Amino acid sequence: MTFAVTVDLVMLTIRDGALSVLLIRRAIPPYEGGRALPGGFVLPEEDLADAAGRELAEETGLPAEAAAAGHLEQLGSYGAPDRDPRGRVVTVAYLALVPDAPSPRAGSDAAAADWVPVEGLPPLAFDHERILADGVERARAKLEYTPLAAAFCPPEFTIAELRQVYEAVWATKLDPRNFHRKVTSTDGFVEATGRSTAGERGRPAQLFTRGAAPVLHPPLLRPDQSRQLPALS
Amino acid sequence: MTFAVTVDLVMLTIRDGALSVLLIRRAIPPYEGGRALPGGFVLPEEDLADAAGRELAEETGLPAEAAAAGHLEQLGSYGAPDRDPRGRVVTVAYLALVPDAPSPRAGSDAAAADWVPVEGLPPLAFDHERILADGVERARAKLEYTPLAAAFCPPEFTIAELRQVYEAVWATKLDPRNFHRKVTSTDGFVEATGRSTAGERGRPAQLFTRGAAPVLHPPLLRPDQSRQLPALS
DNA sequence: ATGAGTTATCGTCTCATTGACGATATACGT
DNA sequence: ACGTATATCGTCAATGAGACGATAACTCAT
Repeated sequence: MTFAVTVDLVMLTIRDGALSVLLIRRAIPPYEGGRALPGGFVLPEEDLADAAGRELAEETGLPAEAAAAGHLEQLGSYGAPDRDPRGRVVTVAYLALVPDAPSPRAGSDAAAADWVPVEGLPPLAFDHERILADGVERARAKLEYTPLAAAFCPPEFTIAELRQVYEAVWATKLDPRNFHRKVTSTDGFVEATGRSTAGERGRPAQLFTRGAAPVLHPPLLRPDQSRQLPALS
Repeated sequence: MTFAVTVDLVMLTIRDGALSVLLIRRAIPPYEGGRALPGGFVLPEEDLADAAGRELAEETGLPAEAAAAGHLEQLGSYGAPDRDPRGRVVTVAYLALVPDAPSPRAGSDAAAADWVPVEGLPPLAFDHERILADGVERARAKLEYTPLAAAFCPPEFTIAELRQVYEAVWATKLDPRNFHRKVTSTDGFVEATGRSTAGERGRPAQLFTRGAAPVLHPPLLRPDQSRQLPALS
């Protein structure tokens, strides 16, 4: 028994203060004209992570190394026998967190791609709604225990920008003062650059870069209201 | 391009106070005679999770519903082009946490299976060392944020048994008094049955069952010494 | 220039949680 | 009855989080 193997991407970014996902419009059946996650087949001599990186580079229009400036991790595999009417297809989903900078798309294929807020989504093709839901929950959980929120930010960012990432992903409000204390007092969360913003409203803010810590100790837990049940099995 | 798709199991249990994994001895090439994780091909009309559940039932010798008394979750997929010399094989790894009760195996195949402590492991076939390492780290992390430690215990257990699970998985010692306070004061972690142990050394202990909470709030964090870096991407 | 508005940053207070560890309870074996 | 072993409860100090006051350092309109 053999299977087709694809990679699908849950690409998340923050646009206009809303957590958004990149969706394409399918140009061919099945689900022609419907919305779907971007993805494609794994090449014969390609590792899964490489295939995901290649798709990410294609969608962002950036070279692979620039696309990796954000974050890319495996999310999970989906292989229900009937998930694709064309036959037995197993897809390995990857979660990508990208800064807003890359414009909606410098696409190559005919299919149009757009950033869509994850709240109030249209129906998606295949089992992509489930994959997306898993990806969003993974992102929400990861912000608690890792400094990955910075993956949504440009190379240098202010504490307020980082806070807005948390607020968008968790759909909640955080106290700017307590957030500032937490971020700056947690070792390896962010690194001060010495530079500051200028020309914006209010007092200039220090600029930071992403710190070296792979995990946060202690974690920055979501307020109870924004916490959800973890994905099933 | 088509692929063979397999599921591999990282089955963990606590034996003699040591976190242990079920390994088989391969009866056929490649890696003939070598140690490997149990696994097998996904059937033509089978979902991935069903395949994992089937393999788990086969290895434990228990019916599927009994095997699921522990915990089974998808760990990740591994698909490097050269990971299997026979050709292009993508494996979806699952992590299973099982109580010690099921004996080393009521196997059906010729291949022998044994529980082996995860410390001081023999070399494994394919990329199974990496898969196992990812599984162990997943289990360690999950004990922090979920009440899953109970999946290693029989249906009714004492706080001390639960503590020994943590101590085995994290390879650390925990203060019995603080652990008791934490477990009993965290809502939904465990439920008292009203029954107690009898006939053992020392004061009888209350028996508990697993609570309903899907996650622990706040988490039960590992002491710093036993914390590790999360798995790569 | 001056004051109002805006945002960043620092401090304070209180409460919850944790880690260290003493004290007590309730069994068993002799 | 007494020692030993384990379970369970309590106390205390340190730490971290949430609520919020106070100040600092800008921009902008007048």
